[in-house]
Amino acid sequence: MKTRFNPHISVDCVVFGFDLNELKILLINRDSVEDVKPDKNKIKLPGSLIIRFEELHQSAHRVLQKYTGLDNIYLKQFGIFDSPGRLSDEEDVTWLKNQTNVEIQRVITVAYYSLIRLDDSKTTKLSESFNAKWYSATEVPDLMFDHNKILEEGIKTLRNELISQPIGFNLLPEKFTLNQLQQLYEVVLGVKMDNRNFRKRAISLKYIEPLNEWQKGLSNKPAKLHSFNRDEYEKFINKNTLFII
Amino acid sequence: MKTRFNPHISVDCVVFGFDLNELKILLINRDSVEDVKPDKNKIKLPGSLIIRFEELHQSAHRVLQKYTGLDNIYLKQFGIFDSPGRLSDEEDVTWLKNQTNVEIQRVITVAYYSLIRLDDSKTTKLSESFNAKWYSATEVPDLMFDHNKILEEGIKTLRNELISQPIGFNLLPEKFTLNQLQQLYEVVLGVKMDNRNFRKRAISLKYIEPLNEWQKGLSNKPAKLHSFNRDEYEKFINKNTLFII
DNA sequence: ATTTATAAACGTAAAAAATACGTTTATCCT
DNA sequence: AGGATAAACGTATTTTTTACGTTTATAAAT
Repeated sequence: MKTRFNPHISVDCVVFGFDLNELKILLINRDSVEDVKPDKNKIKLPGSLIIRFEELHQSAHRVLQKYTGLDNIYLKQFGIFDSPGRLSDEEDVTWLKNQTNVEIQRVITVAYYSLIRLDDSKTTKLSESFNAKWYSATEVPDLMFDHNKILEEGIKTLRNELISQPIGFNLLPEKFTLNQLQQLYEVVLGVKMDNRNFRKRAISLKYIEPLNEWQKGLSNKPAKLHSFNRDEYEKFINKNTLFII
Repeated sequence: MKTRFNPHISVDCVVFGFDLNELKILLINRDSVEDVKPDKNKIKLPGSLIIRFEELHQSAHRVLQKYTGLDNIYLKQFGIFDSPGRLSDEEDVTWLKNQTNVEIQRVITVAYYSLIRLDDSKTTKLSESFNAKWYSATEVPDLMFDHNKILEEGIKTLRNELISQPIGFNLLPEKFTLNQLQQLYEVVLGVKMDNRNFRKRAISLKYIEPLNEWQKGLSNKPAKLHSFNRDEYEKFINKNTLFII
């Protein structure tokens, strides 16, 4: 049984979306299979076995393209899940075999997280034929395989990297307000921050660039828009090595 | 040709040693093979194909045990090297086949770095039958496969984690002096630091615990010994979330 | 017993960054 | 004109970081 898949290695993606209010996670409803008992979890992370000779990051991009229709989105490898018993559920393995037409023994999965700014257009573009849906990050159901564990690690990684790397901008519109930026930090980290001090810090950072543009069409004072300047960030990070012994 | 090895996945270890003066790296001289041309690199990172149903971290520990005789040393996964062409050198692949008795197609390797405090006893315990030797981190020869790249990534990772996590203590004796600690940072990061300010910062950290013991047998003023207190570190890190937008 | 070599230990003033905290301002809608 | 809504702003205090030279403890040599 020889297919285009490499039956030993897969990728799974923890896809984060942010709609300026809430952190969301993309999950796939498993295509219904005859022998699925009604009480079984049928929901999983987007993922795939890798294709022979495909690089892992290509596999991950392929998966994202398949479910979201999106190219060029932020993707970062964050872990490997390799427990020999991770595909213990026989029925799930059967499902996987049927899906891929490959004899499954041990599968090691490489986990990626990805970041998507959700505006209305993207929220609706999800591939419905694959039952891809956004879930609130705070209300995640039981998932197949070890996907709850992968998701949990993904969230930990997101939080760690959000406070040490300029990745948050991938979850915001290109032009964002300082309060939107603060909201992102508060939602993802689950904390409250002092608005005046947050603004002060943000304004002091050259790589958060104020534009001569303001929000429009609101029924209240419109906020100034800002954008992330990567060149300035590079300068900044080369001068500042933060440091804990 | 069925062996105990899983021929699709390997581990490679970047093993760092610190002797209070210099950062060292453990490399293996490839066992001489008949058909190796004299100008060929025969040096590589310690590594191995994984054994069927072995967890990856077990594989890495097995490799370290094999070459250093050491158990219980700090090991951390830091990357995956998956380029389909990474085993391009035919001769090297032949060598690998001979070593493992496994037909080699595409091999993905999972990279670990590990930290070893070098005192005289450990420096001499290296498994000589496998030609394991310590090299200065600043004078690394050309290595097989993509091992120079893996090593380079390993050093980057070490530097990043040294300034954000309490891993340096794995490279120092259990009881160390503040100047030894400073030396570690200076050597690994390649920078000079102000001694008075370094001491002040170190002394202010509760998790760097001063002992009532001093160095002995020196011909100069003996330094106070300190040890790392993990419990205090956990308290510290739970209170202090350092933060860059 | 004194000197010498070596590395450890120490303190302070100035600058920069972080924190705590309430009021005013711009826009749209009625 | 008034009301609702969210944006924008400043200052005093505390904490942290930085820059910078001298004294002290030990063993070895004389």
